[in-house]
Amino acid sequence: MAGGDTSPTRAFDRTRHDHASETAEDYVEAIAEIIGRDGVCRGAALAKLFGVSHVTVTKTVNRLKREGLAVAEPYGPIELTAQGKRLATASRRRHEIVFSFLKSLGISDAVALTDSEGIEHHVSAETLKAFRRFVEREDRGKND
Amino acid sequence: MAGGDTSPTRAFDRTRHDHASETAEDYVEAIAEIIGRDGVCRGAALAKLFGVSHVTVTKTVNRLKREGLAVAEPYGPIELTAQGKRLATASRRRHEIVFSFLKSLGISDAVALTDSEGIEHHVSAETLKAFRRFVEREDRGKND
DNA sequence: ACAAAATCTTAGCAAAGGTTAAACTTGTGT
DNA sequence: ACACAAGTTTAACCTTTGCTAAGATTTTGT
Ligand SMILES: [Mn+2]
Ligand SMILES: [Mn+2]
Ligand SMILES: [Mn+2]
Ligand SMILES: [Mn+2]
Repeated sequence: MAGGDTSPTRAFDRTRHDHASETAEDYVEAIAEIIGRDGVCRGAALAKLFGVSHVTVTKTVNRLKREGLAVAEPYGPIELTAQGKRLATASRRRHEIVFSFLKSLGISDAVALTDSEGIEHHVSAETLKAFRRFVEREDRGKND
Repeated sequence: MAGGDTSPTRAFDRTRHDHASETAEDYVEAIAEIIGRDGVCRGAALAKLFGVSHVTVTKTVNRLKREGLAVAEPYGPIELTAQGKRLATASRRRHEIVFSFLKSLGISDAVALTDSEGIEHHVSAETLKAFRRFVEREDRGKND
């Protein structure tokens, strides 16, 4: 086996795994958000949001289609499959918890926005639960 | 410009930037650690630690050399430049703070090890400071 | 000394995620 | 109708990070 259960090797493996899912998570989250806001999601809106070229978006969306997360007809708007919607919802929830957690710690809005965008993908279920409970406790404490 | 100061676009940009530095940070941290433990650092030790092939290590170390972080003669052990040592020290400190922070939150050793390996690269100076202060306060609280 | 083991390099391949340039489709306005 | 603008696709290329297979070097053991 490649290292024991709690070995550093396993940690690097998990981080690589997280990065492999990261783009898909950010894209489905963004697609759901744009559809909610604008009614439809065009590739150009994703390119603007992520700050990449529209060609990069086309290729990444093709990968999402291949993986069964998105559907789109040629030159048509991008939609999510049931699986894509589930991933989008889970990703958005996790992202919101990480953001709220950083805010509860006293981090500024701008930095919490930035840091949570990267951190969200590396937070395990155990850590997410701890974050959520911390936010809840802080919120309760602020009730006068 | 590509989005205002606190726009989501800027957050995605920062995350991509973090990922570009990530491998270098993990490698110099590992090289310093292995030298401290074994006296010298061979590529094979890095391959074992990261759980990748020795060929991947050779190529990544070549990039570190190109970037002025590491030096090594052909078939020789890997060493760090002054710049590499500085990056290693800064990375280790940041990593330790993130790990301790997760531990202070009540996360188990195994999960704190895993999650901190990915999270460390996305923690800004402001967030790192908040993490450090949280750990210090918790430590003080535990003194009976 | 020298065979075996360990380590390292090189060559060649793939996937992900970036780019620009050029062509194609679609919708809008007059 | 039809030109123009917006949006999309395709082609061709790059870097990083991974792999296997094959060969080169260095260290170790007898
Ligand atoms: Mn993200
Ligand atoms: Mn990451
Ligand atoms: Mn590290
Ligand atoms: Mn790391």
